Amino acid sequence: MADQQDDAALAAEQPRPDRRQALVAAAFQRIASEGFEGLRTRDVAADAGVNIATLHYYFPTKEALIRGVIGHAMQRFAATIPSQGSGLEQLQGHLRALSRLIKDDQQLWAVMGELVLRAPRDPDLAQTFHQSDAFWHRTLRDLIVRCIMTGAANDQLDADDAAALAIAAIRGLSLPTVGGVDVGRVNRVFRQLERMLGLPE
Amino acid sequence: MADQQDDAALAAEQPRPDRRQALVAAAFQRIASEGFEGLRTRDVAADAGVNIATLHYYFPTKEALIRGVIGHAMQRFAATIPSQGSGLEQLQGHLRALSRLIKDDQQLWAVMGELVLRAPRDPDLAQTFHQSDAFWHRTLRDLIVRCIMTGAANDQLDADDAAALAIAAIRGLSLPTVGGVDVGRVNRVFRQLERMLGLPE
Amino acid sequence: MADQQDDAALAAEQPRPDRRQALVAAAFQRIASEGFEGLRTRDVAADAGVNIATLHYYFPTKEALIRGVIGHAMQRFAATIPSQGSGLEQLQGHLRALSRLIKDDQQLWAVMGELVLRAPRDPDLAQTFHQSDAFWHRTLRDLIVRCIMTGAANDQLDADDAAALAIAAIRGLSLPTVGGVDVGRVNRVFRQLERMLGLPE
Amino acid sequence: MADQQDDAALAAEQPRPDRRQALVAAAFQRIASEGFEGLRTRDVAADAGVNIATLHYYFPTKEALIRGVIGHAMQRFAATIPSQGSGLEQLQGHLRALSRLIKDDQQLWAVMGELVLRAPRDPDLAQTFHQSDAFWHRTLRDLIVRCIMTGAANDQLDADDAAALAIAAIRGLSLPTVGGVDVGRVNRVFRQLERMLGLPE
DNA sequence: AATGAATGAGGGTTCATTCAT
DNA sequence: TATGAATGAACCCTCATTCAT
Repeated sequence: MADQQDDAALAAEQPRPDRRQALVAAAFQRIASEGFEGLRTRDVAADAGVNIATLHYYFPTKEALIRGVIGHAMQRFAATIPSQGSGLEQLQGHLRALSRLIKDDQQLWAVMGELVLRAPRDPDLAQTFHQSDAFWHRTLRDLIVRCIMTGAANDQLDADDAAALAIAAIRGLSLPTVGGVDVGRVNRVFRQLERMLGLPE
Repeated sequence: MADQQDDAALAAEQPRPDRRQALVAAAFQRIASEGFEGLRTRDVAADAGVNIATLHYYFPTKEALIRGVIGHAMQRFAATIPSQGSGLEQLQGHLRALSRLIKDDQQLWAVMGELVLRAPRDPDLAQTFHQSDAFWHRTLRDLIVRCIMTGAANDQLDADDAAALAIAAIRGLSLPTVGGVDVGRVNRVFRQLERMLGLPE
Repeated sequence: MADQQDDAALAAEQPRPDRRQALVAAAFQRIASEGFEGLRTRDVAADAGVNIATLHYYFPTKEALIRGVIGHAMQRFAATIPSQGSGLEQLQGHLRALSRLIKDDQQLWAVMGELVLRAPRDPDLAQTFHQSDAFWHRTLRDLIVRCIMTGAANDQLDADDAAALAIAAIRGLSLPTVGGVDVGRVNRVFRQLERMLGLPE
Repeated sequence: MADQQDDAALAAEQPRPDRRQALVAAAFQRIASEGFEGLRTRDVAADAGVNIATLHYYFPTKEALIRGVIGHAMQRFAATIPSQGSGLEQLQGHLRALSRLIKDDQQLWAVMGELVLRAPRDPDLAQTFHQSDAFWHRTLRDLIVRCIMTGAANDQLDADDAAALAIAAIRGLSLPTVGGVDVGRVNRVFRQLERMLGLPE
């Protein structure tokens, strides 16, 4: 019932089927493929290979399960922001990590899209997004400023405006698309973004 | 509930109160505020002031009603693409129309967001978006090319890449946000977009 | 949806199967035989010959259905208090009506018992019982006083005490018993009650 | 949840904390406050401070637990019937013990009420009540007869009828009421009962 | 053209009970 | 002796849809 991260860490390789995590993963995939509109606790339980009552043993309500999914998604996203290296390295690292994530992990973006749409109706989630967005904007802007100061970026830029455009573009790219990501389009956008920032190739 | 004879008598000459349109409008607003997740045919019927059975008289299924909403939304969106004037005028006109639309008509964007997320699970809708996107991309690219050729835009640009970035950014901006649109952010993004394109202020 | 008494009155002999009433009747019988503990909306719907969703069409919640049953039971009980005739006639009439009701309509008493037990957990019901009890006590006491004044009852009685005892005894008799009412016991109690009051046989 | 080794060590010599009794006591109180309708084994286990599985170790089924409660309640009730002294002393003693019990131990009466209502659906319980009632009636009748014979009671009485009325009245009084027992009412009823029997004050 | 009444197929949640430890 | 985990069977309620009128 308490923090199972520790247990998992101690026990190394899947000591027992961690139901909690399995349920969150199943819900995550269901949301990615069917949306919140199509999220059924019975399906999640079935996907995780447990009885529906077991789901409620770990998550008292559907809402609680959704909270679990939100935490999971946010955590994955936060991992794309690097924290070491020069400004240029960090900026390029961040953009490339995002580019790869968009191409590799469509499920994550599908879920993030669903979360964004849900936010206006979910105060907690709205708060989470608000903070996460503000932090992302500040981080990006500061990286751009550092690049400008070291001559690694176009010194005509307004760092705030550029950060806003980059974030909007990445948000737009991350929206789920039919038949898989259009890799060409993703590359185009990131290429144009780097060019706009004046980063070295 | 009462006196419908009278109403009918009075309205005899009128072109008939278009229930269809009223129902689509009601569904549109419901989707904007509650999302597809919270769309209930009964609510739509109630908002339109008709019995639930009447809704099914005009739209045999919930899906049919949703088709109606999709058509309505797409039509409103298409109206932002201008078709007359010089390349620069059209490009600036388009961008400004979008900027205004995002700030003025949040409902439309909320619905568009819901539609985008729905597309992967709705082949028809996916097709619609695919065509609309391709058309939008071509239009934007051609306008940029014309601006470059008339010296009104930065001649270093790859028109395809720039169009892709612009579209992605607008898509990203259009996602619904909590507590209303952040006007400053929208302005920042469009300003940076115009600057990137090298358009005169 | 509005008052159906009028409709029924106008249409005389069961013009159409009054679902509302049928559902209340079915719930009443279920409570009588299974208690609140065993009251299942599905059973009630089945007994009334309708789908479970139809039950919820008439009574939005189980609680609403229970309110309907309470109203029904209270109404039946109130009918035992006569309102015309001399004090002695009314008092004897009341006691005999109760005696007959206890012997004839065990279901009513089973339901009343369930309601009494439910009252401490249902403020509305508690209020209803409180008023009904106070009214019953006053009515009975006044009847006894009138009988004493006309020489029809034992003039040594404290009317309040006698009314309290009568009510308690009737309450006790009304508790459901196994294998049908013990008619001998009921007769004994009413006989002793009349004797105590000093009423002529 | 922790340190049960220690507790066990400390309690080694003790006659063992009787879980059985604790569980019955907890169930008794739950039934008194929530009724059978609201009786949940999990709540009982929680109140007794044990795991739900532990409850089932002592009582294989909910029914078994309920049997335990029935035994407990019946035992408490039987204790009000005195067995020594003159007829008058015993009769008065019994009535006064009941009067006090009703006023002091509302929980017992709440549970008895629930049991009475349950009896028609529980053959065992019905049998128990049947025997208990018959015994009570005989005891009371015999006491009344002895009082009449010693001149301590009204010699016009039919002892059987009087006993039946007394039992019915006490049953009626014992039904749970809202906002606590109405002491005035209880006193009134017992006073009138003694007066009817012609007992000396 | 419009509606009140009715329904089948679930949807989330609860609960007594079981079982490996 | 005691428990955390797991479950099957229900339970109340919802919702898109249908049909007689």
